[in-house]
Amino acid sequence: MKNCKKHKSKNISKLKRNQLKITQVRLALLDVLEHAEKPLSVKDIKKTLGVSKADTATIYRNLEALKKLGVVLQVELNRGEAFFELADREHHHHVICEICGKICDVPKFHPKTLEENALKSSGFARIKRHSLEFFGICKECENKTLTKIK
Amino acid sequence: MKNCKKHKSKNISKLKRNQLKITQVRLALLDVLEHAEKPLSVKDIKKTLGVSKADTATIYRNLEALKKLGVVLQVELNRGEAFFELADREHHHHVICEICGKICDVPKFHPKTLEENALKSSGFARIKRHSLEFFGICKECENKTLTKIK
DNA sequence: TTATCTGCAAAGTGTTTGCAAGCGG
DNA sequence: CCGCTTGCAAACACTTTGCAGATAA
Repeated sequence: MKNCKKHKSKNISKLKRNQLKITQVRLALLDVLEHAEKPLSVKDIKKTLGVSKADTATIYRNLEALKKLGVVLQVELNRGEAFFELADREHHHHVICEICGKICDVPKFHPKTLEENALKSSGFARIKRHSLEFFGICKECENKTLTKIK
Repeated sequence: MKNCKKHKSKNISKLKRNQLKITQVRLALLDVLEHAEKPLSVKDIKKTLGVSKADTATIYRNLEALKKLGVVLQVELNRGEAFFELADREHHHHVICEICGKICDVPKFHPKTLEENALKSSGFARIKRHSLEFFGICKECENKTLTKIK
């Protein structure tokens, strides 16, 4: 419910623009992600798809494609499997229960006391730790990329 | 080189205190981690162990044990495998190159401009994104734990 | 000695890939 | 109709587990 129809059609246009076909599976996938309240694992997605079920391999392939288009984000939640959510949402973070795996959004990042903020917005009993990782391109790779003939 | 002998003996005492035996593998493992400049994967560890090589299963079992003691931290770096580092270091974060996987520490967390700080301290060409996840116990699980007979 | 630890092999889980048939544009 | 997509099965990579022999205390 977090994403309105506008986002949906925007994402579909993006597919078209990149010569990706509008298939049943892709529509269903976008639909599932659009109605998700939290990042979904591939298992979650399959469960939600239910009747209109798609093959695991197909789901992975499509998630990969959508990632490349910037439609989907992959979130690492420390539990051995990948989680996915739509990219067209305000940048936010998550709180994960170490026991049951419950996931809550932390809608807005308030830089003062990181964990305190997460605690309040999630309503968790306590926050034990957080992990903050940055991803980018190091100088060596940047240079290699620049000198590469394209 | 980041950890002095004091830390080493402290960690060994912790093993003893928890009735874990001081074995060849455990000493070697601590040694490897103590000399690491960045979080290590199990592959890294095996490579570094070299001659005094230990079985993969043993390494995993020991890392798990050391995690439970709070001697080792597991870091999720978005690359499908787990990375480990000693816990007795100042809390810090990492920057990972999306192309070559190079890992740099971000020694101190400066809350103002997250990525800017990471950029400076790592010397990367650019930071494209970061992920911040919180881990804790949700209220439901906290309650279940409290009511559990111990 | 004895409970813990280790190595080996086998199984588990999540993810990726090759290929022929199916479908969108 | 052509080429991208899909489903299926097999392959992969990382991690976990069972068990018998080895080892620390």
